[in-house]
Amino acid sequence: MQPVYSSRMSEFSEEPRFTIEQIDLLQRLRRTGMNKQEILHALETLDRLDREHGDKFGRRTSSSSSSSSCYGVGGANSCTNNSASNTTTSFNNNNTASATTTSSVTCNGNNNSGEVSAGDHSAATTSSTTSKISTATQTQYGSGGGLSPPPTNNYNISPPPGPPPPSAILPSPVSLVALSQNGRDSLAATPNGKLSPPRYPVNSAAAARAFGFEATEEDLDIDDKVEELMRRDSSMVKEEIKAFLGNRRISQAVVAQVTGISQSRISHWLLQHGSDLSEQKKRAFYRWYTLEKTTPGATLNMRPAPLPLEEMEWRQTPPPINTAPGTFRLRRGSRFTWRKECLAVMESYFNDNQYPDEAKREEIANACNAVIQKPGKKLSDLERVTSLKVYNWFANRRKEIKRRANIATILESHGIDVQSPGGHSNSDDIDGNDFSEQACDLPYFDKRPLSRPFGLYRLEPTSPTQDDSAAHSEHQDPISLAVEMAAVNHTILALSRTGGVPNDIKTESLEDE
Amino acid sequence: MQPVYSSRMSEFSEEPRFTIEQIDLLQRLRRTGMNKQEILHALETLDRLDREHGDKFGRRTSSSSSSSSCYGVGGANSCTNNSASNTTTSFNNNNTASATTTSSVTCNGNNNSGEVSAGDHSAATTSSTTSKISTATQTQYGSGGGLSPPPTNNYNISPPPGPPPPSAILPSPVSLVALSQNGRDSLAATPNGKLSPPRYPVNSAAAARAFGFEATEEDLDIDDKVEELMRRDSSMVKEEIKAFLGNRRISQAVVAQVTGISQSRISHWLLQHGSDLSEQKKRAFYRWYTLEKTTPGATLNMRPAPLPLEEMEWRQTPPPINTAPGTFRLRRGSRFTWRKECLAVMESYFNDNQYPDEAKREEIANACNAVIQKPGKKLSDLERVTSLKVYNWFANRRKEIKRRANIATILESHGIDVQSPGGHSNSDDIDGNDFSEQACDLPYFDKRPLSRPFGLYRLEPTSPTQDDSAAHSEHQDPISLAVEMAAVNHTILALSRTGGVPNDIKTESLEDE
DNA sequence: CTGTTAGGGTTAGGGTTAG
DNA sequence: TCTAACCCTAACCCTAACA
Repeated sequence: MQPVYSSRMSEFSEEPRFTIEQIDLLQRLRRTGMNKQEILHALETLDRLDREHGDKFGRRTSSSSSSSSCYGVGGANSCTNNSASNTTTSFNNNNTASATTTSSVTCNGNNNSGEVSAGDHSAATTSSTTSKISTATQTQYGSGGGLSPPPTNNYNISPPPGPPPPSAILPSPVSLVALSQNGRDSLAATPNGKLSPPRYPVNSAAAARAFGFEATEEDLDIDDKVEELMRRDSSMVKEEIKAFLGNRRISQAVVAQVTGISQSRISHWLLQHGSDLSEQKKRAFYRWYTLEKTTPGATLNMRPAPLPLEEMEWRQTPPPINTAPGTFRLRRGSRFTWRKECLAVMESYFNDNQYPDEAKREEIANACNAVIQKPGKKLSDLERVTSLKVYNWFANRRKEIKRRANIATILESHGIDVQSPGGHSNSDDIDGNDFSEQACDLPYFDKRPLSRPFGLYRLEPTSPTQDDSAAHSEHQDPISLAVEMAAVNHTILALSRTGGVPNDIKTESLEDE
Repeated sequence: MQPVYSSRMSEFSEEPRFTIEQIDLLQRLRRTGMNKQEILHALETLDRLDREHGDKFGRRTSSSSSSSSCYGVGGANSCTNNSASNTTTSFNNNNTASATTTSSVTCNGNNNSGEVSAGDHSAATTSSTTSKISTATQTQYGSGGGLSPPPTNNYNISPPPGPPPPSAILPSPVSLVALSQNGRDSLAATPNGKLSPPRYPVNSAAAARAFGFEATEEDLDIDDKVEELMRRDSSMVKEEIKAFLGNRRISQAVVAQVTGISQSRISHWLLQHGSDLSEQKKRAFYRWYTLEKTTPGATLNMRPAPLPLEEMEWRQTPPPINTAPGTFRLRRGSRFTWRKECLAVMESYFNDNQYPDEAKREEIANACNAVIQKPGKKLSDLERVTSLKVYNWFANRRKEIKRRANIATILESHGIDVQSPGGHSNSDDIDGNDFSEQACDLPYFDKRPLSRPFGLYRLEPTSPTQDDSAAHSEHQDPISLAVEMAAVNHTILALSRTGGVPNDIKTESLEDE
């Protein structure tokens, strides 16, 4: 060691402080062989591009770019003066954050714009505007087309037709079909939880249609069969149908669409919960069932009365995302990521109420947008927080919390002590419901990165740091709870890993034994 | 094609070509919220450090650093002064801060020279003297001397706010953290952000630097602590550190950067897999740990000697790795590696559909197994391709392609043509969304230049050619084609890798070679 | 009933860990 | 260094419960 370091020697400059990650990135950059000029140049270019193209890429960059933006660009270097730099500092940001946190964030202000902008593509954009009304949630999708069926499908593109792949060789090519039948069971094999994909999107549309057509003459038969079903014991039939739906992985929603009976009603009926269906509806249901059973893809063509054509079209064009380009809402595009500022806002709302209604969600969304909104530019569709996003976040958050709590319970029952040091609180009751409030606030315990083994270290309550007093947090000891949970997570994780649970813990138990 | 860049630097318009990796790093940097000035400043600092301390960092780089030095480069340099400004950032802690200094980055001298050399980066030619020595460890960051309390950090790098958040003010480092965060995060909350999502939140920077050497008086303490750690049971310490990293969400990559130890090495060591670290490295690591632990957040000092062994045992308990069942849980044993033949098969399926369902994956796995199966023996669990492996491969592949496509898009929009012959650009939809389903068939060129995102170029089967390597292919033909392609890809890949000069690659033809 | 939505599942994008 | 394997979690699907 070189003693000298002279410590502080001049401490080198001072430097603005950078985070480790930043330094890491810089080092990596340098290792690629770029020199300062090049880096600078590249940065300018990127900034420029952001400006020019509305940062598609920059996605979340926002801040950054902005700051830098330097207009000067051209010559490059803008930098020279740092003045800029100072400025940077100034930026607002923070405030926002803080403010928000506090509470109420009502915000309001701006957002409105949101909608407007949407205009562009918006079209489809589902979210936004529509939401106005309560509907928002998932349903909305439906809105688009009307049908829900397969929107999703876009995915599979791969048609049933032969496996194009050259490889063909496989001994058992066919399997596909077979599988479909069982749907997931067969797949069960999957080791990892993650993957099991099975839900079958209802059919491959194409295929279905293909043979689906001529139902004509068959009709007669169908009527007969329907009558027969009407005569049979209702509960038996229900069971049969439930099994059928299950095997074919046909969702009640689809059936609802086609038969004109609401999904809720179908659910109730199948579960024998409520009253029986009216003769008419029952007959319609049976008719659908009969048809679908004999002619697999039939359903799709069916369309009772409700919607007319659209479906067809839709269906035919699977790939094309029906929605406008702008809407990529479908899950396959780039993924939205919550900004910290927004999370802070949401967090506070969450602590207050885990179940915001549409109006509240809208409010929250606006609050978030206000926080992240940059003066000059407007938020891209991808960045804009919508009530749907808020809804999803709340839902996911609730689930996450619950999941963790369940795990803790399990561990505990196993005698694993998850406990928290601090002791108080034991999570106890977990279960469910809510422990809401506070629980959550926690900073959300971590996700444990650590991968591996070791597990539980118990961490002191302290960990979380300071406590923060600051934080809005709350009164109680949210933290301790968080700590506990974190410990639990680690434990579980370790357990599962070592223990070999196949994969994830996810829900389930892990028994270790 | 490659004109020379060298000389021309100015070309802004032209832009030197950057590799995708470089652009990617830059983007990530920007996302951390750094602006140009800051980046520049940081670069200079790093360079300076390299010179002063020998490049510790540079280590691996070999060449790269070269550039460094001086830079003045083109006008740019600017920086010089700014430091001051940046300083602002500093806040608190100060001690360090005071220093300030500006640093003018020294260097300089030659700027011009900079140019030249830079120009070609190529090689690092020069590599600058800097690195020369190797002194100690990581000092680098230390530079800052300071500490960065960084408020910034809080943000983890993230996005928005400016980097140097103004918040400054806070007296105690800790609190800082808290505040900024809003509390929540501090713990682990994790909001996530894209960037580093959860990952480490914070402070680290400070620490980083800090531990750099000059910690003045603290040094003593630190040294003592380090020595103590050296004396303690290694596995205990490892567990402690792992827990620490996990709680603070500090990634190994970051630690690697800072300590100069490769991430892989760190991983191995922490997991007790390989041999022990060299005395020097271990000391460096402990030093970092000690500093990070004490300085930064101070918040919670975790308990010094946390882990008891139980855990260890515990973890060991389930010794039985059930790997047995085959396949799953590979992570523990030796690592699976895709065979060329399999890659060829997968490639073709990938071109057809990037999102195979479980059934399809099973089919693919079977196809692969059929190809690699040797008559006499049967595949070991490790060799056998499973649907899970296929799943992972597809997922990783999609991500890789997307990443490259985004970058390519950027470049392209900028006019930088990344190449690709086909030319037509329609960049169009960029966004990513989906690359249109299958449309994309990108042949995958791997790493390299790939350009157009969604390209539509299909590669002919023909291309392949040469390669011999492919040879194996073999038995059947259906595949052979695929195999060949794969081989070609690999060849190219290898080629580019090795050969690849960082820079230039970019453009080039890819096509077939 | 009929529109909402809680909650249990999945898929897949973005990132990290470790062989 | 490269990359298989995994984590985390946004965004959906689906069933069922409510109001």
